[in-house]
Amino acid sequence: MTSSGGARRQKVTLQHVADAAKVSKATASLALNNNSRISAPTRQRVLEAVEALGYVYNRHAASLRTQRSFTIGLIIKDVSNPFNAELTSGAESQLADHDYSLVLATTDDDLGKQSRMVQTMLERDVDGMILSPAARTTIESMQRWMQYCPLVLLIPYYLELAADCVGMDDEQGTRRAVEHLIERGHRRIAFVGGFAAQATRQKRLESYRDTLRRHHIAYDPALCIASPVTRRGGYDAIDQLLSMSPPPSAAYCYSDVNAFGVMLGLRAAGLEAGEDFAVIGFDDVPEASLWHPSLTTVSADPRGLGEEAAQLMLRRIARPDAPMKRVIMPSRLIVRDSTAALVKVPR
Amino acid sequence: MTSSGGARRQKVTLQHVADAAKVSKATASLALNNNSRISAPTRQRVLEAVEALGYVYNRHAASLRTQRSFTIGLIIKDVSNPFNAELTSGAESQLADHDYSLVLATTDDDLGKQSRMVQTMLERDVDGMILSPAARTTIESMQRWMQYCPLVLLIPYYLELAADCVGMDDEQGTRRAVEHLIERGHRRIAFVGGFAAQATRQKRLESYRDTLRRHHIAYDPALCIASPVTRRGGYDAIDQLLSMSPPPSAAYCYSDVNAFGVMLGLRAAGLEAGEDFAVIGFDDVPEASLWHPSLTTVSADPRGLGEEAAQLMLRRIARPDAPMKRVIMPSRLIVRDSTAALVKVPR
DNA sequence: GATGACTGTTGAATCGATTGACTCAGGAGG
DNA sequence: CCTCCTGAGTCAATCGATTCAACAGTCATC
Repeated sequence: MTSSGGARRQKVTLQHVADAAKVSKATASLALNNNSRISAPTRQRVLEAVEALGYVYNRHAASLRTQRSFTIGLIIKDVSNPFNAELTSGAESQLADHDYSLVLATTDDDLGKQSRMVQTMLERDVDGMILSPAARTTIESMQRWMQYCPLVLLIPYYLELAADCVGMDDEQGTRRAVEHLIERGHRRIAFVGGFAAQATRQKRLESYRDTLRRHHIAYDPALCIASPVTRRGGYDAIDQLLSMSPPPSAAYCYSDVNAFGVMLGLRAAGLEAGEDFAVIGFDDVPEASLWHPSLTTVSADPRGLGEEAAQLMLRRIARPDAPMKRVIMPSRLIVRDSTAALVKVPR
Repeated sequence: MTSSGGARRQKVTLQHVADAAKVSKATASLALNNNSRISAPTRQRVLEAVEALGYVYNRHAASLRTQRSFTIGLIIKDVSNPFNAELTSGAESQLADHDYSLVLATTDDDLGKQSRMVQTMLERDVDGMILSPAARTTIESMQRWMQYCPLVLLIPYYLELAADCVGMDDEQGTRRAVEHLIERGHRRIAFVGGFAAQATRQKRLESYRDTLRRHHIAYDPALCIASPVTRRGGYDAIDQLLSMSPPPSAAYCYSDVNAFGVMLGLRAAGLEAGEDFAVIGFDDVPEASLWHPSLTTVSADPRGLGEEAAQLMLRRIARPDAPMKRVIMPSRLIVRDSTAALVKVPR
């Protein structure tokens, strides 16, 4: 029956510290900010008083005055997805290293929730927002937000917007993956996962079609299956694909999780990825190398993406008028066992 | 070469809104807070002015005055781990529903980093902290932090501390898992994953030993392998275990990720989980049911844990003197294929 | 001995919203 | 007619740190 609160401490302010150190509030403030106008002994006295009184700096008061909050908002669709979890982790650690805090908000890819979240970020006077925009977010709304604070986009395809952005090289990654399959003899190559409204998927789909065209392979829309970015999504898609005639002999997947689902679906159908059917993923999540067979995939380094986004933001804050920067993280094709065999029945 | 910043908007304050609505600042404030002293038409005028001017509420100013920030700190070891990612997701969405924001900080299980993170949380004047304490965190330090704001612990084993807490029922979950293996005929049962300093692991290990004892099975410390909570950790552990003579015939794993590693290691050694060796995990992450063979595991509902922690915090804020509450989330054993077969060579 | 330069410190205004005390007009009651 | 309410608003102090302008000393320079 104890109260969990415990006795709340009487608040200690800078004034108390100043009194204890026998200086003015102004001096105490300057001392804490390592201002060179304050002499060493005085600074020392102030620091001792801070220690003795258990003073806790109040950032709200400081922010009010300085108009800087040392806070960055991260607005993504969903943290539970491992890609985003890694990205968040990268951004957080990078920001923490520079004394910034991360306020996290998720939108569930919903425009209404997104605008509420942006609103609370602005109310908290964040120094910047790192945003993975929900599907159908308009350029105008983002432009509006940028009037309040800098924006770093986690997608590199809004070129009309003068915002810093980071993203994968979807085009090159896709081309390499599809060409790898073509070299292995595949001609009917499925594209699995993601939804049409996702700009990243659009880019990859475009590059997929383009690569096929270059190699004189007809594009068959029936081979492109939209699905949630989950194992289940991949599992259901392969089920559908295998019932076609002729079925594809390979699948390029929107993400590794989809690819895992495809592999599980193949096994359920008595086929083995890498032998009877080729599978490529995208992301190179840690388990890709541990699966059996190991998964050929396009490496995406989500943590690096998060770190890069944080760095862009820090740079923008330091130099608000620097030219806009767009970082495309190179993608590498990691060839493993899931695309090992040459196609069995070349057509 | 465009500057990414765009023209920063001239700040609109409550005073501007008041002027535009031809009322005083006080009235504008009361109107926005839906205070009943303000008449409907006046409130309406204020809201119109807000809209027209694009006014953004400044929470720092409000927090300074009201001593409430509507911010909760979440301090965990690492977001990239899927369990924590789910937990974070649950906490965030629950808090967002109540207009609280989540400030995220990670400690990498390092005491120094943890205390710096706590410090910035206090400086931000959070209304509460949800903490998964780093290994070796002292009761005294947590007690100190509780003088500044309420604390909810993500571990239910610090009973000396009058803090609300949530956690899994590790004891019951472990007992059920181990008994399930014993019923299947196993006698040499390994315990895989986690490190000795983790209080949760200590609890599970204790319960594992206790269950063995009750069933008159000797405890063999060589069967308990500490390892990182990763697939790799499980993979390496099983490698070591299989080289023993006699080797164990089953493994109870600290977490699903460890269990997946164990299964991959078994396959690499030419054994199949569920047939030649039994594997049980803990957490029931989404992929547990999709693996092949599907994984028997103790269901842990990390998202539910995060939601519960958030709710405890909201309750504590609403009623600071409520009696301390300890929530143990029930754990269920989900029996799947990885423990299907009876033991092959009963000893 | 007046002037200037420099160092170290301080007073007071300021950031933007909240809120207890107060005003004021109009109506009810005596 | 006077008092007392009540409802609708307003005044001004306040939260806690920052920072500009001012100031008192000290020392060197002309």
